[in-house]
Amino acid sequence: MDTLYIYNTLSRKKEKFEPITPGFVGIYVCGPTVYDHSHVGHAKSYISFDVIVRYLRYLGYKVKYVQNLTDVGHLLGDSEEGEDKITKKARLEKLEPMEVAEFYARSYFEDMDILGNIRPDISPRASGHIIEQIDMIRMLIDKGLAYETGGNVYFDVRKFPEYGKLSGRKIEELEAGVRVEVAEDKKHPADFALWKKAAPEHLMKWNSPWGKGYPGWHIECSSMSTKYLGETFDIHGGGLENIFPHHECEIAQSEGTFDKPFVKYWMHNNMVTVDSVKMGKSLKNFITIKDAVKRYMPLAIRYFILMSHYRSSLDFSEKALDAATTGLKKIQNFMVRIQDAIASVDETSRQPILPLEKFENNFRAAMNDDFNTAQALAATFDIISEVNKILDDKKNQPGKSELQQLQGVMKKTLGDVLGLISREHAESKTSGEDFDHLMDVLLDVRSDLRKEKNFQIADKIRDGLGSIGVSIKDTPDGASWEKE
RNA sequence: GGCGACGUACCCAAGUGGCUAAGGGAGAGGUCUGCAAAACCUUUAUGCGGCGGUUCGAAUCCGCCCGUCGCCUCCA
Repeated sequence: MDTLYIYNTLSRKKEKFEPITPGFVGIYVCGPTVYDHSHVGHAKSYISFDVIVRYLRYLGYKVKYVQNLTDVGHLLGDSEEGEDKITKKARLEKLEPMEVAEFYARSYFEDMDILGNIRPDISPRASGHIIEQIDMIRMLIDKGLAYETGGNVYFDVRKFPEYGKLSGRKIEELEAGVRVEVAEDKKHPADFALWKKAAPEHLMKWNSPWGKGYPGWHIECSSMSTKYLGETFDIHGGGLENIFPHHECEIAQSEGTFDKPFVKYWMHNNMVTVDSVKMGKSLKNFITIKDAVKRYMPLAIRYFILMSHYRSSLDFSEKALDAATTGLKKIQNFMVRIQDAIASVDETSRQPILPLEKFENNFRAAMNDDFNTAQALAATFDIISEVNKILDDKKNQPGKSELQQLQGVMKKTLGDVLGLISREHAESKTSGEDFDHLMDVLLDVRSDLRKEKNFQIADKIRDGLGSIGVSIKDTPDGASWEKE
């Protein structure tokens, strides 16, 4: 098995990846708060981790991928009495809070599906794990790491000396420059809520040993990740804005509860920017995935995101997406060309002439270096160029079996790992046998017309097909077609 | 104020001590072609924000400066 290196936020270094249990990987990624449609920024995060999971599977690991859905809502703004996000949305839309959460959870899955992400193995909802969260809070209180005061429960950061080890912050320094009004019932300004007392008008609330309330901002991830992956697991991922306070607090809660390391490798993706400023809800500079896919091919968005490293920020622009679209088409054209070549080449045992091994080595080397998808794509374009060159040179053609081998390699790397080959391009371009036969007849007629130099009618057929999304390419070996 | 990043060609973006600084897009010229598309060939950074330093050797390490951004409040 190859040696994989992963950048660990905890050590701020690339580390050799060695799972806790050989052959198995447990990974938890912070999922969305389902109160609005996802935007391109979310796409970067979830596509990055999707590819990470896919690559781990490609390497042969049995991966359990857990990603939560936050559907209990959390405080808005700095007021203690503030409505939570989901309740606010529910009021604005005149819906049950759970209806809002359900609607946007479905929207989220739709978006991820269309972008080609494989669904997590478990998508636990915070609302379905209130009991587990209460249990964990109770343990923290019993161990003296948390305290209850008037229906609120806070984590006592001074009881957890390692608080700050992920984000490099120090408890003493957190006091200075805090932008938020400090709740008066906290023992220390940096103490964070495990359980919040609900105001009477608060809609999402549950019974607990401390009265009616709702869980704090960070406890769901601690309890759900450890429930499904164990008290120590391999990888925890999320956006880098979650390093502090979210992940720092998760560590405090989990390690405080179980007295053992929480996570071996912390991974954080960088953000999508627009004119170099973070794409986000508050700035209103976001574009939803639903809007983006109306404009660009979903896989072009995926390709755009994979063109940069997951730890780099990526600037969103029309120009960049147009470039990505053209780049993706180059890949798709190539897959069609291989398919056509396989169909037309006779079976002969020829010497292998395609640089397959070199490509797979380069691809793996790139991915093994902290999932460098940009470099993996560069390796992909190298082989595309080389193979195109070989196919252009009619004197020395690869045999059928080698072409099939090439197709297999591309499906594994570009397809299974990067998720950039749509089903049509993976198998064949067909969308049904009837359609194929129809196209055969049509192209045969058009070929006759061209032989008779009746270009006017021939072009009319091509234009007509083009308008319904079928593009025709005339090659020396006959016409080839492709459905968008 | 504290913590942390980043600045590579017209655009996007890899590369973090040593062959001629990946790859994609765009532009220009060419091959092929009825045209179109695709593909191929040639071409576009003696230089990687600036100035010093370390080194036989730096885009890559160190220092200072300039610029941009993120986190410190829910946030992918």
